[in-house]
Amino acid sequence: MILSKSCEYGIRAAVYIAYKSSKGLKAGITEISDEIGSPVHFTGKILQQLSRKKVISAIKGPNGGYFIENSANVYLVDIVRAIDGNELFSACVMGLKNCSDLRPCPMHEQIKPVRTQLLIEFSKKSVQELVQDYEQNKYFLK
Amino acid sequence: MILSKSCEYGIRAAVYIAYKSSKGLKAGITEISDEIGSPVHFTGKILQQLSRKKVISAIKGPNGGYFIENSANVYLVDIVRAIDGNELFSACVMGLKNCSDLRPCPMHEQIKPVRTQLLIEFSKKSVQELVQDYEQNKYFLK
DNA sequence: ACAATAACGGATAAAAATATCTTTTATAAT
DNA sequence: ATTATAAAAGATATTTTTATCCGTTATTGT
Ligand code: FES
Ligand code: FES
Repeated sequence: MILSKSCEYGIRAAVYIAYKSSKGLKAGITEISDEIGSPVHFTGKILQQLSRKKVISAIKGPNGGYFIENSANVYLVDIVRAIDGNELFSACVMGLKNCSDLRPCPMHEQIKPVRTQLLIEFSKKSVQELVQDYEQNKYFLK
Repeated sequence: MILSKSCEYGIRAAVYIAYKSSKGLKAGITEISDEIGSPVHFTGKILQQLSRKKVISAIKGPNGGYFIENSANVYLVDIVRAIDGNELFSACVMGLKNCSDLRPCPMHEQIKPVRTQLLIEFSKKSVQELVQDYEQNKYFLK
């Protein structure tokens, strides 16, 4: 698997939250996990992480919930890094401790461009752009 | 992580086994895990899987061990599929059950070319070619 | 002030992946 | 035949990931 389950949920949640935010609404944990088809409490934990890292915003209490202020400036790579860290874009595909051009594994040269492309794709589109497509029913979140 | 630990060990082991085979020698579990820096018994389990799936060959008893008959016809994708299955090349990056152009997630179009490239890179070079580079000390296995 | 709401935080549980250990089976050499 | 060797197979243990539960804290509306 390319991304951890936590990260999958995190991205899907973020898109949904930004979707709600684009309508001026906040989204609660229950609603979110319902819409993206994820376990409620586990999703809560993930949203906590994203909130702590300022990828999304949270407000407690009545009328509270999650929202994304600046979805135009939030890219999927930010979510991936907040949850899974940067290993996906840097770690050796064959598990060697120090992946580098100086100490490459047999797949190093082959995998380098893939990782770069992966980073580019996760960095390319902002959450806002994804939401626009989502609003046009181009995408599914569950 | 792109590959599971099992798969990482599996690939590294296969390269080393093929390296030994190119010298007409067989490799034992202890030697292999020593050379690639992996836990002995766990490596044994992985080699069992590869053996059952005919990616590598095994012979029991004295002077037995693992070897690879046709390393020119074994590609890394075969090892990956034998251990991790095909999900890496087919599963939705955001965890949706049915990844397809008809029911895409927000990252579907972006990720498709990456997965294709990943498949190509894992399919491109045979284990034999990798061994040739390994013999020239171009690569490390631990 | 009080009650209701909703995220936060810590503790716990279940499942999956990783790792180890032991016994069995096949093979080879003597 | 007997013994030694090495992988296969099965059982068990540990660790990590995923998931759940519960009390706390912040905020809102009455
Ligand atoms: S050393 Fe393996 S990918 Fe760089
Ligand atoms: S639906 Fe997510 S990658 Fe295809």
